[in-house]
Amino acid sequence: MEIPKELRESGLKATLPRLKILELFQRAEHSAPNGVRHMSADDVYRHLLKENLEVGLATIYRVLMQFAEAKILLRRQFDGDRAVFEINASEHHDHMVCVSCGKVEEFFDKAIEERQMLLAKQHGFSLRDHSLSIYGLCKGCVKRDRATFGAAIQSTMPLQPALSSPTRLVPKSHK
Amino acid sequence: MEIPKELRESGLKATLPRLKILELFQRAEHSAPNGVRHMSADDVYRHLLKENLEVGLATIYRVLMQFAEAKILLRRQFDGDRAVFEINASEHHDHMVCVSCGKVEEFFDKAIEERQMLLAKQHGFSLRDHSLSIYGLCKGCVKRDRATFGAAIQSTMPLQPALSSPTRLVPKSHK
DNA sequence: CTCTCTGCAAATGTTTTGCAGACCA
DNA sequence: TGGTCTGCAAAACATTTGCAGAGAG
Repeated sequence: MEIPKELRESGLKATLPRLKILELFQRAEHSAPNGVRHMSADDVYRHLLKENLEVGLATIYRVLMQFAEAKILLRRQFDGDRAVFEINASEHHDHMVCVSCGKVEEFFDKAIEERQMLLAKQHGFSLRDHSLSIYGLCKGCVKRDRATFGAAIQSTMPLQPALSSPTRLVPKSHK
Repeated sequence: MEIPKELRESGLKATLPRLKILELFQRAEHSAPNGVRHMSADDVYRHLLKENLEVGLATIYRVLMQFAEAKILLRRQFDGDRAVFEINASEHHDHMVCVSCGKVEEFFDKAIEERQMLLAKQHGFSLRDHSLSIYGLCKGCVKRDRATFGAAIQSTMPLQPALSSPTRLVPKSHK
């Protein structure tokens, strides 16, 4: 018993890159409190680098794709951001993404799930998947924003923010 | 009264590209039964070409971005697909996307909306936006698939589809 | 020993940007 | 006329692919 069953069952050969990438996501699942469960190809690349393992980005993309096909990982894409992956271990859930710090929280709501199935049926859709993401400021960022800009908002800021400062729904990147 | 109020109110100058792009989306809103409300930058480019107006793609991207900032258009991004825009005229709604033909249907569900607000509050999130997309086969594609592959599925296809044929959640592109 | 992987570099597709000239108010 | 736009070409990204050599079983 050396080779993880995820790999054995997928028919993929147990190579160093694949073992390390799988391990990385599994470690994230257990140790991380939150947010680190979700990693982009580049995140994976840099994590492995930190552990002195240089794997080509192309390989990482290929492995992530294969893992997603084998249902070992789940691929997510928050709004305009690049794809992130998370290990397919916990129950199905949706996401709440902080537009300021990029933190990702997970949630599950039975009522919403049921409504979705009902709605799909009503529209004659054969439901395959769905993705629900809620964007906003997380607890910490709300607090920080109020502390920093609280007074300013009341006094100097226009009600309708200027058109000139483009506001992304999701920050460009959280490296 | 020549210049559309959307442009006047946004502070953007009334230039030919902007007028035509706005008109294009407004026309799509009224005439189209469904699906054509949503257009990518490239869709817009080709539509204008068909009307003998060649606008640089860069300009189209810029205009779409400005319109989205001005809330004239809404920017959507279905899974791994490129961004599409729709006019911000109707009520808030979510989307049901056919993974086979790319058709987009809209829906609104009060119960889901309310659950989302509640969930955001419970997590301490200051809700800014959300996006819910349901992916599946639309009525027409379900029918077509059954007609074409119905028998084959029962007899020759493995229960667990082969790993070698990558299945995209959303078709790469619907040009 | 064979078929599967990997790394590299180059290609891809979408979106963004710098800049010089054209255009609206 | 002045600041705002546009078009072009080039850059920027994230992602994918072709190919030759390395590695797993």
